[in-house]
Amino acid sequence: MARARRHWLLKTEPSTYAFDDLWRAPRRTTGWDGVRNHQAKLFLRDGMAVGDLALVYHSSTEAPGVVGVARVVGPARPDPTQFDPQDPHHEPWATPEAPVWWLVDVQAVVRLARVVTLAELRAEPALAGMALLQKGQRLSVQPVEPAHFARVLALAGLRPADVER
DNA sequence: GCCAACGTTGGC
DNA sequence: GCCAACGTTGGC
Repeated sequence: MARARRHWLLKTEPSTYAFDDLWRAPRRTTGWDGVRNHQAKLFLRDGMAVGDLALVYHSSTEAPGVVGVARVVGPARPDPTQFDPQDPHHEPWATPEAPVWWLVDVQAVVRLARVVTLAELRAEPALAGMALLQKGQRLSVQPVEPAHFARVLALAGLRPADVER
C-alpha cells in the first residue's frame, strides 16, 4: 500500500520567485531550486514523494502569507544550480557524482483568490502548533500536519476536493 | 568541543 | 532600517 500523502510548506520570496511565476510556467511546473539549508534539503530529498501537497508561502513581502497550493510531481533530483559557477547558488564542492543540494519538481494546483496572511494564521487557535508560527523558525521547507493543512485551505475558502485536480 | 564573530532570515 | 533568532565559520 502506498504511503500516506504528506503535506508541506514551501517558502519563497516573491521578488525572487513568486507563486504567479509558477502559475505561468510551462505545465505550471518548476524545479524548486536554490534551497541551501541541510534540514530543508533532507525534507526535499527524503521526506517528499510524488503526490504530496504543499502550501506555497510568500515571505519578505508586504503581506506575508500563503498564496497557493502545489503538488510534488517529480522525485528528488540534484539541484542543477549547484553545478553552475555563474549561479548565486553555486556549490563549489558539489559534483554530479556527489551532489550536495536537492530539489523536487512541483506543479501549481490552486492559486488562492486572496493571500491568507501570516497575521490570520497567527490568529487561528487551531494552527498554534504550526512550525511556521513558532518563534525563531526560518526553515524554507517545513512539514505541515494534515489538520493544519486542511485548516489553512478552509481559511482560503477551499474545500479538500479543490486540491485534487 | 567551545564559543565569539559574522552572515542570513524574515517580520515589523 | 531595525533587530531577534538561528546557522556557519574559524580560532583555540
